[in-house]
Amino acid sequence: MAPVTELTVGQVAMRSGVAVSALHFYEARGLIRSHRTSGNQRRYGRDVLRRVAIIKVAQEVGISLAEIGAALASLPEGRTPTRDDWNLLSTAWRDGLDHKIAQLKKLRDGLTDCIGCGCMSIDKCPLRNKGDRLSREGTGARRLIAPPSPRSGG
Amino acid sequence: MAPVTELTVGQVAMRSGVAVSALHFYEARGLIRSHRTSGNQRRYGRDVLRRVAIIKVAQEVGISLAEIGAALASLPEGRTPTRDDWNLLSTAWRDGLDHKIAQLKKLRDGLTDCIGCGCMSIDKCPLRNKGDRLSREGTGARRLIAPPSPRSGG
DNA sequence: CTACAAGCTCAACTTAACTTGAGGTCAAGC
DNA sequence: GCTTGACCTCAAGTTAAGTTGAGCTTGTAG
Repeated sequence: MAPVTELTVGQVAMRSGVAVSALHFYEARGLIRSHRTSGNQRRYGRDVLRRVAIIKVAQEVGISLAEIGAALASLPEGRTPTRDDWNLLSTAWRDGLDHKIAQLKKLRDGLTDCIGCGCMSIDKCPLRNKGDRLSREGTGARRLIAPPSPRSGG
Repeated sequence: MAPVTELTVGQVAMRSGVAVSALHFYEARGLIRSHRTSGNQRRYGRDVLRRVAIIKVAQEVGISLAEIGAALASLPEGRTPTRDDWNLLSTAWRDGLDHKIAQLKKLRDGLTDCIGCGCMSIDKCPLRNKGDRLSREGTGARRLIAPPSPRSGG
């Protein structure tokens, strides 16, 4: 194996762990790029592996391809991204992650408190206040805990 | 407004903040139930609000409707769920949330370290070791930081 | 030169989670 | 008793993120 500089789509697939079809798909969406050989086959530079890795990682934390694409679009076109380039990304995403983590914690801690009470059904619950337009429906059931039902069959 | 005991689909939609079509959809998936009036219209008991609230909350943290449905299926059929019933759910989900939070933290802390280095492209990176089958591709580029490319055009 | 694995393109299918629309019924006001 | 808005069913459309398959071309090993 000569000192390879470029990778075929199959090689990228193998090394990155994503399917060839997914790579095609990412390319169509502009998340990665390639150039073509005279025979129209894709060839990738090494940084595609980095990009794909990032795509996967970001997806695992629930970032959509659209967002990932937007972020990756900030990387330089003509050269291999530098450490600083990548760090811009990671910093941006770390903020997002911090936010997500905070949300999850809030949810986790809120669940046990909230689920058993009546607050979920109304727009007062901290868990429910995320911009649901909602209601102002007038008076209605406010604390809806059903009367302690006499459970007939367990 | 008489002491309402049952809700129409429109009322549930308004109070829960989800669309009527979504309620129909949830019902088709078995996540909520209703009975029908003589005129074939849906009527909901109060606990549907609780259920819908839970569905939304769970979705926000990335639990699929299928999973939510499975969890909700553990609630009693014939009676209004008790606090204990709900607590079983919340406990189960709290475990899931704890896991998710841990994952996110790992990712967050790993991002800055990993993104700038070469490890992502290989199966050694902690971020990439999540059961990607992958590679053993033989020798290849192991630390792929491209040579400091002479950047031609900004 | 000839296989045959890898690639290529393009279209269609898949799953999740809904929304939108068509065509028809129910309920409440006047 | 008619009009209007809320409902009903069922089918098809939508977005995300890919996968699968058909039909055709490349490239490499023998």
